Amino acid sequence: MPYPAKLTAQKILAAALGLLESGGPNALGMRPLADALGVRPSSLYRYYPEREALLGALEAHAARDLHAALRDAAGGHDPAAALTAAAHAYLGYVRAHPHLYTLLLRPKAPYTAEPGPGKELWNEVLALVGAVTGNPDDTAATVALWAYLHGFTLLEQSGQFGSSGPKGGFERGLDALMSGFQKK
Amino acid sequence: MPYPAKLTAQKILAAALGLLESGGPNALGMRPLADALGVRPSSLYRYYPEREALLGALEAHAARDLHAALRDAAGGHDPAAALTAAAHAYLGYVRAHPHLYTLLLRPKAPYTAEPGPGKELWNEVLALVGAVTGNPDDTAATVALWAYLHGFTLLEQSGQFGSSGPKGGFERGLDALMSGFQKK
DNA sequence: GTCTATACTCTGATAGAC
DNA sequence: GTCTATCAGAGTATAGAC
Repeated sequence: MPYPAKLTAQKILAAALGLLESGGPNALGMRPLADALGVRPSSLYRYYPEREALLGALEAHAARDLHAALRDAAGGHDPAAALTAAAHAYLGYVRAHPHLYTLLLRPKAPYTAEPGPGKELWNEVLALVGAVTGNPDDTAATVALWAYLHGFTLLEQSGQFGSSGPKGGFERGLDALMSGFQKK
Repeated sequence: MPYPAKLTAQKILAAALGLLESGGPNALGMRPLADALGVRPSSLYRYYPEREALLGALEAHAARDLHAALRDAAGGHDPAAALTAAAHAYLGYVRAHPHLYTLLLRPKAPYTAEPGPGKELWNEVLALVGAVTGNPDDTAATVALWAYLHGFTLLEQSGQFGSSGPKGGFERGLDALMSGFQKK
């Protein structure tokens, strides 16, 4: 009978994405996921040997997605405008997909040195920053910019700014970093 | 018989801190905590009605601790040097207490607008930044600096920099932000 | 008042029947 | 390939011993 199979790695991934985006990470359990697919929880383990594997697949999806968003935003502009546009696209992506983003940047074991799904994402930002600073492999400047974007989005999404909001803080810091990069 | 009582809110808090710092947030369960205190899990609920209350108390402790570290580092310097010293102290504190810091900045329900244990911490940074920019209530600049510090420490602790390390990225971004603040 | 005993519900995960 | 059955562990609640 099982042709085609009820389950597919992609079907599971799609259902998991739906649960994650709608109900947050707490709604993404193996049991709710199985219910959403009309299947028993243990059946999922044929495709993902543990919950972590599922999260890793979602993480890879998020990396590709964010990468595409940055690339699209930056395309066709001169270096400075491209970087600024990408920075705003980064902020917009996190606002649109807060749970996916949290998953992408969740704490990992340090010093693992494995490439990880975010490697191409990093290279994209590295190229954008390099075009502005004139150094094609400007790790320090890329780290600084990325840290700023990451921190701002996380502070915003965790409600640290309160009801008063960030009050132009994003532009203020972004301008400072950009001008610091250019004067080199 | 129970004079003095076996348990105290402070004893529980101290034991929880020990579990958190040694084994990470996953080791901080009500059962392991009870075991560490030689007590049954349900006994803890006389002092903290739920696990969240315990986490909140730890969060308040972390806020006071980090606040003190920044104040000590900044004391006795001129504005620019004080802010730089505080920024390095921030980085050092997170490296020393990664789990506590994660707890302090964990995502909260947005737009709650309640003061929260980090309020005095925020005011400290606001004052340090204000002394540099000349505007005593420079929310935008404070947001930018805080976002940078938060993002850098989180990226570092989540292993995103890999084995190559940040390569001077911290100083690079900090210098850019500082000079951006001063020229105002 | 303080702590113990017990139990209920939820989770991720595994073994083996069909 | 999916099922049933089951496990160990979590947080939490309540009743009662002392």
